[in-house]
Amino acid sequence: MSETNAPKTAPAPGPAPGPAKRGRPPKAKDGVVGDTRESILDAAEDLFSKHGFYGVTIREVAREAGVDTALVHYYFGAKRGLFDAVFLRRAAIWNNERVEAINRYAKAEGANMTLEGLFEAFLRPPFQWSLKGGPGWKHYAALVAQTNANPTFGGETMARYYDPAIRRLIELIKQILPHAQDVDLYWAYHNLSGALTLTLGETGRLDRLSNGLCRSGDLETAGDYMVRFAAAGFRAVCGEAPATD
Amino acid sequence: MSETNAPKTAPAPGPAPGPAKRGRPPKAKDGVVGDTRESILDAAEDLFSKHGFYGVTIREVAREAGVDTALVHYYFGAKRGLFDAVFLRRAAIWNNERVEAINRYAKAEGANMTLEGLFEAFLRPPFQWSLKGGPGWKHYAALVAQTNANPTFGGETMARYYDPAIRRLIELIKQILPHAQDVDLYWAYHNLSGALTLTLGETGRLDRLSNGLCRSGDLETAGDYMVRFAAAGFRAVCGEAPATD
DNA sequence: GTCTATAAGATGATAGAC
DNA sequence: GTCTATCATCTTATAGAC
Repeated sequence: MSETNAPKTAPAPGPAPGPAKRGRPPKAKDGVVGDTRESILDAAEDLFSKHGFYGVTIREVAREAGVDTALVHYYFGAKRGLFDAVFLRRAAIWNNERVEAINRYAKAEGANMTLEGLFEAFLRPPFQWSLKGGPGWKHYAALVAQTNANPTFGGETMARYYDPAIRRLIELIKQILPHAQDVDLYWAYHNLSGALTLTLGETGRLDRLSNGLCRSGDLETAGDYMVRFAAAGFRAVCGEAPATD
Repeated sequence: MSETNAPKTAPAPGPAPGPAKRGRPPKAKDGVVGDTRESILDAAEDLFSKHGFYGVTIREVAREAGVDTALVHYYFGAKRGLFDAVFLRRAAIWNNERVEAINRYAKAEGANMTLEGLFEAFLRPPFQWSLKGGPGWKHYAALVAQTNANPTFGGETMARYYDPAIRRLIELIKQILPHAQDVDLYWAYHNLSGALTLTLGETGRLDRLSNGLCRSGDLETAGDYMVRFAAAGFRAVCGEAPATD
């Protein structure tokens, strides 16, 4: 699929049309159309994804957004409120789309579902958003990746918004692998989750390790490999009786 | 292996005997024997692994180490110097052990090497250190995990110290999968690396997702699953001609 | 909604006594 | 090696004018 533009299972995601906003859109810095509020979120999203919560100051956010620091507090209260707002802004659409994609796939294929097809449906939306949703989505993907890897931060938030989609995925995997045990499925998913997280971060380490042979930003290819790798991994781990316990 | 105490391929790692220190060991806070320098590193390692570089202040490090803030600067200069010192302290032993483990395995098995055996040798040392090397090693494992997931931090350092071991691993995989192409191997490793990183972080997300069925801290089990998952994944991805390019 | 001004405190780092 | 004292700066956050 690396060379094709249209995803097979997920509808081509692009920049969201956005929910109909009420009232007049206030002017932004460069004459760019957009809420002040949104431009603050954009700036914060960018910076948080690169330096983490503590590595970003309100002043930096305000400067990058082209607004006054007081405005950041006006809209979001304390710094943590800003972070949460950034995190939540795209969480619903991100996960709704994944759930819809796998449900659509399950409905279309029924008993003919394959792990490859299911993972394709589940993984492609975030990759497509990161690739074609504009810089904000790429920053957001990196932020999710970093938050997922962090022990203290966003634990509850991640679970609240992201776990339901994962639970639905595991339900559908059970239909494909009826004899799989829950422990095996969760541990297998854990392996997939790590791969997904590292990929969305686009840290560039793979580029260096492979001497440029692979590019972290090539999410199409990353997705192709991940689908096949994970499908085989799930089969190996959930196939027969577990080795432990 | 979850129930056995002795690792199969790696020598049982425990708290390092430590290189012979010259001079008298200065007293520490609670009468505990240990360098002031080391106790600063221990405190910093703990805090950095939980809150990241910017989330930790020199004052907090000094307080947890039971020393004065000025001493932190005396030993490590700027804050970044402290972070690097923490990171480097265990990097060599960590990677040397992995390389020795896979080399030993290759020498013992020769043409009979399996992916499972090789990954077992490669993955078990860090898991064993994290489990039985004392709290410092657990903190360090989490720090490595977090650093690996971070785009801006420790990129060069990670590559400098950790890539050689990975390159050696890939060399040996090539002996098992002679027809595998480099691109495939690197992307496959990327999937394994993500799983490893997420596991070492012990974020607790899996616990919540699985309603307590799986525990993040159960690195024995995590390793068992990872070995099988990754071996199958590599075979699937490196088996025949790649689907892309 | 947006700005100025500023409070109130924390931060990294250093100089210098002992 | 270890401590006290301190600097210069940056931090989040708010009050209040417009």
